[in-house]
Order: sequence, then structure tokens, then C-alpha cells
Amino acid sequence: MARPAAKHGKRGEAQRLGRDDWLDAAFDAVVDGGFDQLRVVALAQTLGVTRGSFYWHFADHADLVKVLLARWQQREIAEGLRIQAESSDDPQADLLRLLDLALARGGGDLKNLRFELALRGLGRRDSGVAQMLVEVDAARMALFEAKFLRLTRDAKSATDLAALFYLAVTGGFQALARPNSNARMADYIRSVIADHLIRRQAVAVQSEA
Amino acid sequence: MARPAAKHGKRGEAQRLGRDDWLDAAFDAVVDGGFDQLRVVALAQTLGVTRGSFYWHFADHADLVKVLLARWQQREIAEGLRIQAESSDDPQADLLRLLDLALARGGGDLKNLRFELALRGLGRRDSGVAQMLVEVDAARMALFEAKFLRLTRDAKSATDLAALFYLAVTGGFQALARPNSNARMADYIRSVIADHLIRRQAVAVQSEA
DNA sequence: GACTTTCCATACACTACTGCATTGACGAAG
DNA sequence: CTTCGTCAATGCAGTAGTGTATGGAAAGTC
Repeated sequence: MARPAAKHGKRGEAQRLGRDDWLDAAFDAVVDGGFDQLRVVALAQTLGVTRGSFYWHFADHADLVKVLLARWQQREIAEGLRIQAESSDDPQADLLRLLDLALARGGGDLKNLRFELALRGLGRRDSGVAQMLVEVDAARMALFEAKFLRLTRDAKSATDLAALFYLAVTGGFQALARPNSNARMADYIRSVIADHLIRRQAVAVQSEA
Repeated sequence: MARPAAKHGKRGEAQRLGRDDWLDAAFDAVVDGGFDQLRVVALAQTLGVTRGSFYWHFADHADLVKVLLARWQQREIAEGLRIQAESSDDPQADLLRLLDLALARGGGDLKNLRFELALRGLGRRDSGVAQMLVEVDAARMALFEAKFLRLTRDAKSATDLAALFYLAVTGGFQALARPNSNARMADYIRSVIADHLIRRQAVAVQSEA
């Protein structure tokens, strides 16, 4: 018997797989299906190989999850630092851009968003994952708070607005990660959050001066 | 061999189980574990019977899920009507009470909240479930919008505030459904939403007059 | 007290996965 | 050309869970 199916992936003909190929496939599998539906057999089938390959790259199923989570966290940290670096003179514009990044994660595809929701689902049962998410949330909150502080000049309201902002964004994840969520919905959510939590705040500060 | 284990459930000694006993057990199983971890063997074990009983009450695993979802939706509709009925003279107080109900669902236990999050996880893959959630969300939004309309007297801002309110509450679910979420967190979320989306709005309306 | 309904036990067949061991193909380094 | 490292196929054992058939016990019903 010859190879069951050819891999028609990245650039057309790279037969042999690496660790990242398995991780990418696992990522996609989690995106539509969640962590509970992550099956080694399924990954092998989509990659066009048998499970024999998998157990060379990973110790077992738990190892795959562990590495996948670590990779996500690493990327999340990197993204945070990257965003922290880019800062303009206009704090309001910064916040609006932050909102765009949070709700669409740059691309417009919802894969990262759906992955994170799956991850939060896992975090409700796995205390280790929950801890990781608490840290990620704290880092993001700190980022938001810093931006809001430049906008409001008041510590208390900056903290509150950052928290509320984060709550709304997290809620937006739920609404946007649906199977048939249209682009209009995304725009509306963005505009509501932007109007009431960013622009209105900027006006209030301006009218004080 | 005698009965593996006695059922020490509701009132102490009711040996024979009904459909609702299985549904209650299934509900709990979903609360901690999600729909993907819903196993009839596990339910049978916690109920102290074998699977033979299950397949008398339900056609199969899919049937259990179907009935469980229907029951949840029924209760949700009833809850909505009940809330709609109780209306006081003070729209602000009404909204604050609505917020309490949404974030704690009356009791203070997080079971309903965690169940709903699990349900939303399922809705990301099952379009039927997704449709049901869209309807539930729409009904709640209409409820919120009606309350906000009495507060702001402006249709546009009432719609927006209701949407933002719902986003924040949904986001609050995520934060509160964690394994180790303390009561302080719940209070903070409540206060932030209440202050910025309800009380501040009431003040703005009052100052116009 | 026979008869029926309701609920449960037992046993079996079947499927879906995992994990591991062995072997082999293939390229690179020497 | 051999050797070694890397990746993959194959086969096997084991586990977990579903669905179904069948029989039996317990509690009502007439």
C-alpha cells in the first residue's frame, strides 16, 4: 500500500512533517470542536499520515495539549509586548486600535477568538489552565488600564473602565464566535463599546478643562 | 449481587428514579465537564444504578441532550416572563435587580451560569443550539432595552446601553465561572456595571431636567 | 391473585481511541 | 557506501463508552 493521501499543505509538496505541522492541525481542530474533540487519529487523517508519526513528535495526547498551550501563551505574551510598544500621541486612537485588535485579532478570521473561548472552556475544569488565563487577563487589564489612565487622568475610573472594557470585549467574543455571526454584528459591537467606553470618556475629560 | 449503591438523593430513600432524576444528574455533569463529557455510564454511577435504567427513560444519548436543552429553554422562558412581570416605579432599581439576577441567577450558586457557558460552547458547533441561543439572547435584550428605555427616554441610547449591558454581563459570566472565583470579584463586577451603565445614566437624565 | 406497567440488572456486540513496539524508508553526514 | 538521525507505516493490546436484547423484580390495577 502506498501513502494514503498526499499532503497538499503549506507550499505544495513538503511531505515530511514537523512538530509545528501537528500543532497547527491541533489548533484548527480545537478551533472547531474544542479541546474535548481533539483526537490524535483525526489529526493524522487531516495531515495524511498515520498516528505513528505523532508518537514520534509527542509523548502522548497530554503532551500535545501541554505544548499547544505553551505555544499559545508565548504568542500571547509576544503580542502583548508588541502592542505595548506601539503608542501614539493620541490615547483615544490607541484605545480604539486596541479594541479592533481585541475583537478581530488583526486578521478578521475568528480562529484565534474561537480558540481562546475553547481554552476558557478548558480552564473551567483545569486549574492550571485557569491560572494561566488569570495571568493573561491580568496582563491585558494592565495594558488597558494604562491606556485609560492617559485618557482619564483618574486612577479609579481608569481601573473601572478597563475592567468594564474587558468585560464587554469578552462578552463580544461570545457573540462573534457564533457559527453565523455576520460582519454587521461585529461592527455594531465595536461601535457600542467605542462610543460608550472610549469616546464619551474623552469628551467628559475635555469638558472638564 | 445486591444493588451497588443506595440512592441517597432528594428526600432520603426514594429508590426508583424518574426522568427528572436523570436530567438533574445530566445537568450537574454538564456544569462541571461540559456537554462533551456527558456520559451515560457516569450518570448511572452517580445515581447508583446501571445503564439499563437510562435506556428505559431515554432513546439514546442524543435524546438526553435534546430533552435537557428543551427543559432549559422552557425554564428560561418562564424566568423571562416572571421577571417581565415584576416592575416597580423605579426603573433604576429594576435594572439593578436585573443585574443581580443575571450575574447570580438568584441563588448565588454558579451552576446555572456554568451550564449556560457550556451551552454556548455547544452552540459554537451545533447550529440548532446556536439558533436557540440567539432567540434567548434576543428576548433578554428586549427585556433590558425596555428597562433602559424607561431610564433614558431615548430609543437609540436605550438600545446601545442594553447591548453594552448584555455584553458586560456575558463577559462577567466568563470571569465568575472560574474554579476559584471569589465573592469579591462578583461584587466588583456588579458594582462596575451598575455604576457605569446604570447609575451614571440615571444621573445624566436627571441633570437634563 | 393474575395482569400490567414501571424500573433496573446482566450480558453481549460494536465502535472509537489511545499507547506502544517493531520495522522500514529516506536523506544527510562521515 | 555505510551509518545515523528523522519521520512514518503497521500491527497489537487495552480501555472506555454506546446501544440493544432479555429477563426479572417491585409496585400498582382490576
